[in-house]
Amino acid sequence: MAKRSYKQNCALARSVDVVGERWTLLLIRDLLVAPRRFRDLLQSQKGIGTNLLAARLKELESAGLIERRTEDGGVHSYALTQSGIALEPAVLALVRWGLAHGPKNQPGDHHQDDWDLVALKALFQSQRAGDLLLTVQFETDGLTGWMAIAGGVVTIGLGRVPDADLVIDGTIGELFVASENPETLLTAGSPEMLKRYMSVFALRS
Amino acid sequence: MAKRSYKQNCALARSVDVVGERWTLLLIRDLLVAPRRFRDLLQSQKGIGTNLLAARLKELESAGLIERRTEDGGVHSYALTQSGIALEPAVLALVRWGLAHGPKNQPGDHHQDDWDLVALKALFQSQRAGDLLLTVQFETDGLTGWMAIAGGVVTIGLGRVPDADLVIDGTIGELFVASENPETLLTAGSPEMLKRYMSVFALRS
DNA sequence: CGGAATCCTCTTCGATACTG
DNA sequence: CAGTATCGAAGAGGATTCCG
Repeated sequence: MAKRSYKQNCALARSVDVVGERWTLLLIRDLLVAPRRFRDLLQSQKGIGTNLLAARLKELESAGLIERRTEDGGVHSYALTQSGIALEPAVLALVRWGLAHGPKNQPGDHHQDDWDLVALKALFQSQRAGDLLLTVQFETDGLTGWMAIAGGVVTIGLGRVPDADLVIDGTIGELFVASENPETLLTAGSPEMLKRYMSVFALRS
Repeated sequence: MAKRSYKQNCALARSVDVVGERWTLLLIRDLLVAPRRFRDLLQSQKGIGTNLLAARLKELESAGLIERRTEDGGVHSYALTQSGIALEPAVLALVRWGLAHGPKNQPGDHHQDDWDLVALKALFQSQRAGDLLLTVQFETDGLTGWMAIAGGVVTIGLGRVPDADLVIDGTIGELFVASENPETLLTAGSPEMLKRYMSVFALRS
């Protein structure tokens, strides 16, 4: 069965032919943070069903956006290829649109802290960072992840970095939205550095 | 019936809840060039079916991305709101991805020249334009449209502009891709100005 | 245990016919 | 011209089962 296509000779239509199906961009978002295993994705995308997840992963693999790796012990993990990573600007643009113009969050919605890592990256302003050079570690039940800023570029990931300049005992939401005194969340690093760090993002008013 | 949602508390998911359904982004693309009538969209999006087009337009209207205007004579037209226009960066990012990483164009695909206007805008490089100030008119069977560059910003539209600096008797594809001697397509304007114009875009190699 | 295949129900899509 | 109504086909969603 040939894949469904809009059959329009247009770059947008060809993009949407690949990433426009249900769940696809959300899978890309998860993989932009780190490689994932089948069960990670299944848990993140509540409601997808194993058959549909398997189908999407196969489509993305044959389209060359992800590759399936076999790790020690025979478990598989899925990681973005260069072509998949190249979707990041489009994903971040959609994140920014969602923050500024999208619908409001509904109370019962599922939430995963690592999604905020992507949202924060979308709000990063290179010109505000200047030559800022620092790494930040986030630590809570829902998230063990980091963000590094260097050369006007931001990088994110899961896990721990060795010598973080800031260690934050809280989520990104707690830090940027809910906290009046963000320095109280600091486990390591100075409040001044935290202030400088927070100044490089364009948070909505 | 409530609209289907991923129910994820994530800006990307909320964006995709609004614009992730089939045909939606392609409609936005068409409306980024100019307001359109029902029949225009129906013709552009081959295969959509009138019921689905009507449903999508209603969804987009109630999400606040487009508005339905009643023009003189009682005909309706659909135009993007500010919230809809704000999707342009995301659309252009997807266009760039499609050009660089998307699947190849298939021979039988439908093509519409005004789509190229959007693609060209996606390839515009503000820093290459500098203080360039000019308007370009495209004229062929399939397209009567224009592009203006001013202050490092590019604007596009359908129809005619009064005093174009360049008038090109051909499509964007003919000009940028298929022509060895692009100046032969000039109806008005100097070959030097055409060369300068073409230099502000990042065409793929 | 990780993931693929099966089955069944429900929703959405796509094409055509029809109506104000 | 701008939609609505209808209906068969395709896709999505959920549970369960199979397989290495």
